[in-house]
Amino acid sequence: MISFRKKIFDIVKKIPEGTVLTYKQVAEMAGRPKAFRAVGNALNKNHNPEIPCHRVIRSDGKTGGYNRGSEEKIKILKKEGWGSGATI
DNA sequence: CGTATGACGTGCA
DNA sequence: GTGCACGCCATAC
Repeated sequence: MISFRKKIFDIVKKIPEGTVLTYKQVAEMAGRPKAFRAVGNALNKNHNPEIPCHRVIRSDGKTGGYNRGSEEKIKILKKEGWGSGATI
């Protein structure tokens, strides 16, 4: 991992279906628990369909944003099981 | 190189 | 319980 950004992509790509992590969790996995802001930045600039950024949500339980639209993000998460009682 | 921005998080009123 | 303001890091220009 050269750039912090690449690390974020790798972590998000490894997120299994039905599992949703918060920006804070991803930042912690990346080694910078205080860089949760940079995490969202990386995902925001990310336009790769290989990155399931929809599995990354806020610590408040809100979805935050999504390249394709927040509504799609919520729709996918609900489809994967998020909001079915497991929530975050 | 320096400044500005951003899909956030936490603390306090 | 809700709302406002501040602080943090990385990337882009």
